Amino acid sequence: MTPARGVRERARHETIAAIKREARHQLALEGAAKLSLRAVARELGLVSSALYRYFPSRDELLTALIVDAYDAVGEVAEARLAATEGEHVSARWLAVARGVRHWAAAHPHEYALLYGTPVPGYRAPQETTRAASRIPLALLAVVTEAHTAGVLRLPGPVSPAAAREGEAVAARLGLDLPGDAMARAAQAWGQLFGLLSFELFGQYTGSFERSDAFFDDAAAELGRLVGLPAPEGEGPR
Amino acid sequence: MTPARGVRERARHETIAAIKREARHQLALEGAAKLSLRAVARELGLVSSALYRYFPSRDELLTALIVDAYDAVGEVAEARLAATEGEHVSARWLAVARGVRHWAAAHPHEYALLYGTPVPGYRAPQETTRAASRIPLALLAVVTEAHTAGVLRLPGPVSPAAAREGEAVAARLGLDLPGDAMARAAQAWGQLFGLLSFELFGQYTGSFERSDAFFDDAAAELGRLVGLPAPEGEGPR
DNA sequence: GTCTATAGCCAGATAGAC
DNA sequence: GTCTATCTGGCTATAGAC
Repeated sequence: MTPARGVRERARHETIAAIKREARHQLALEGAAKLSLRAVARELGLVSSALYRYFPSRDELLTALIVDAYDAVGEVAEARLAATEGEHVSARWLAVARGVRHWAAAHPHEYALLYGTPVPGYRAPQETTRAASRIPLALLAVVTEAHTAGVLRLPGPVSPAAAREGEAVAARLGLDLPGDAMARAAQAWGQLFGLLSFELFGQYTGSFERSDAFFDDAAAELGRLVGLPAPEGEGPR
Repeated sequence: MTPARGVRERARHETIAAIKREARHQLALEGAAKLSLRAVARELGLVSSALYRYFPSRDELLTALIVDAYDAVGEVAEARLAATEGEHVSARWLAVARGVRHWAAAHPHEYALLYGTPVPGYRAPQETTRAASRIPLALLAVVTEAHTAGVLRLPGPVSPAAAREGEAVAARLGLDLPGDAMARAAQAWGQLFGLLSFELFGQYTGSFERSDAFFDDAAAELGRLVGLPAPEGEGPR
């Protein structure tokens, strides 16, 4: 790679970064459904056709934003995991949950892009799934750790049909996790994001909005739902 | 009301119904953010300005769709309550949850309008809250019934801060429900819709999508989270 | 890599005829 | 209550000059 090439490559990546930055801004203003290359170009002082050198279509730009956002929140989750290595599994679970909520609160429009209404007419390409799976894999890492340590205890039986489906999913993911635990973990994953969506999308407006206590309490209880032991200092119940 | 007036009023209501029907169709095609009076008019064989006799703006049409959808799913929930009067509280809880899921699966775009990403630039007027509260009130009716019968037993303690917030909310709603139970019920409400959103918005694609067993199992466990007794036939645990 | 120009669309909202 | 006409703006995408 010649120096000249390196410079050009760098300039190109900086332009791409600027486009995505402005596109994220547009996301907040108009929403993903109305994301327009023209508006982005206008704000950047460019003409719309110039952007086609960087993104061949609006949908490709959207895909880049989605992958970036999944990676950003996934990195937060993984960082929380790394920062709590060796701690009690329940503490790790809560740390991941809080990390996701913290990111979501700071980036509500990107959260909506990932977990809100799908953009009509847009089909997420296969390449988004790797980034999307980082959060569930982080949560499953905690559950698997508890299972491997022999301390995973589901608070109640899972229906046989759901456990069977969980078994298939765990096998496909290559996880050493019983089907019932896998099913409960998937439920807890969806339920966790239900709390976030309600908070961010306004369903809790006027009642439990923006309450750390409310969320932490729910997230901790979800940890118990998936079979994690009670945190240290709390007796069994 | 003269007969002539009655006829005109009826024609007006039929036109309004046709507009809303077509608008719901547009919702499915383009999404709420792009709902356009022009497209609705075009499909109805009208010119766009004609619609302004019925809805003064795009947002008013959106509000009507939102209220209608909240009422539709609220009616389903209340019908499930009415149909299970006298049955075990856990069965009633599950019946309401299943009813909501059934409606959501049949009307995914209206579900998205209510529980998905808020429409950018649209502010829901106060009048939507009455209809929006029908679902949580139906769920709370089950929990309150159990509490009144003296059979409500939370599976674990709620954090004091969350319980305090729950107490305030219960007081505001005029419900005879302890703060900790109110908090758990609100959590379960959000968690229930988290399962639905994940299912409808595609997060479960490839794993637990469209699984009755998975949802029923989760919904039943949520009933236990809010303190409902185990269904008849199952022993205590 | 950015520009102008263009084709072919779309929208919300209002004025005024009938 | 519906129409035509209009204003004012928006969009994706491409062709071809520089």
